Amino acid sequence: MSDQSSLESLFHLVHGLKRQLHQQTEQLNLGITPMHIRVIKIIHRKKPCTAIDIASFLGRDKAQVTRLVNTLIERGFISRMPNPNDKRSHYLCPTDAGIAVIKEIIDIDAKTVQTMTEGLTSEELTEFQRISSIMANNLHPTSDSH
Amino acid sequence: MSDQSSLESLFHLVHGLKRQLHQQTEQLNLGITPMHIRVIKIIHRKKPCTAIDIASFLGRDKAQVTRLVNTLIERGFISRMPNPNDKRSHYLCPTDAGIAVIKEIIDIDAKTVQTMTEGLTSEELTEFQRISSIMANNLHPTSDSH
DNA sequence: TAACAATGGTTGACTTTGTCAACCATTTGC
DNA sequence: GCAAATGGTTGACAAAGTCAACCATTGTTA
Repeated sequence: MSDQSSLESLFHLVHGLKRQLHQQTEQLNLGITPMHIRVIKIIHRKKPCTAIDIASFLGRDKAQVTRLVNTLIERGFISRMPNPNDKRSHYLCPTDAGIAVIKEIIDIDAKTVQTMTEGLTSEELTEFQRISSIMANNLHPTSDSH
Repeated sequence: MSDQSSLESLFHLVHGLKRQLHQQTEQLNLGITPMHIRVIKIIHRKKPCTAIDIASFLGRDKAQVTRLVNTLIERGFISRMPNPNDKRSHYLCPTDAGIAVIKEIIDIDAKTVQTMTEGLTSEELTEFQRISSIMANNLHPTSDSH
């Protein structure tokens, strides 16, 4: 009685995953949404990081990114630094509070992956990663063509 | 320069997939959104189908389902039939117009899967499906526990 | 069988996510 | 030096999702 369509089953997986992460991160009582969390993680991983970097990584409108970044600044999790190469742009960096949050998020992520991948071998996992990155690339070629 | 986190790469895949489907279905000019399309597909596959069936399949609020169903009825793609077993409930059925739409959607889905899975063997695909259904189940156990 | 809990569904109010268009400031390319 | 492109902001809005209150019917059980 479960799935049927291969597309739907992928949607289900990701929906469940987002649910799980949301439930966990909500308990940190940070007053931010799942998208904010994704943005902090991106800022943490990519240094230096500008708003455009975030927008292009997420594949989303820069308007949305502006607003997500603004509330993260209001909440004191990140701050803006002048971008020495471009006066229109800023570098976004986690504050100390932000770094503390990131640690907790990484922990939650790890535990969620643990739960999700229970019973799977590391060979299966790398195979899964490999196939899904091929799929992602088929859908949204990442400039490695001509 | 692409991913980093295994979670993010899954999000990317599904985001790209949704994008692709949305782009294609938009060109049918049906005046409905991606979620409406998913609902029609569910109604098509599960007969008989009630609002609750849809809500539980999608894992979403019944309020949302009520509204999605309403606009599908307004647009003339589905209709309500009395549920002989329960006077509170209705069976939802595609109309002739709905059936025509479903055919086009199935076509788009197939082409999208084709694109997405290009260069992958059918063994890889079944393996991918197998692993992702294990993961989905780990996150959201489907009543097969105790 | 009357009372009560549970279920299917609807509505209102609201948050979150996402897009589009217009706009400003700066940078880049000719 | 000028036009086009780029980084970013703002306003307005559509789409997606949730919560709580509610109604009608169904199921349970004292």
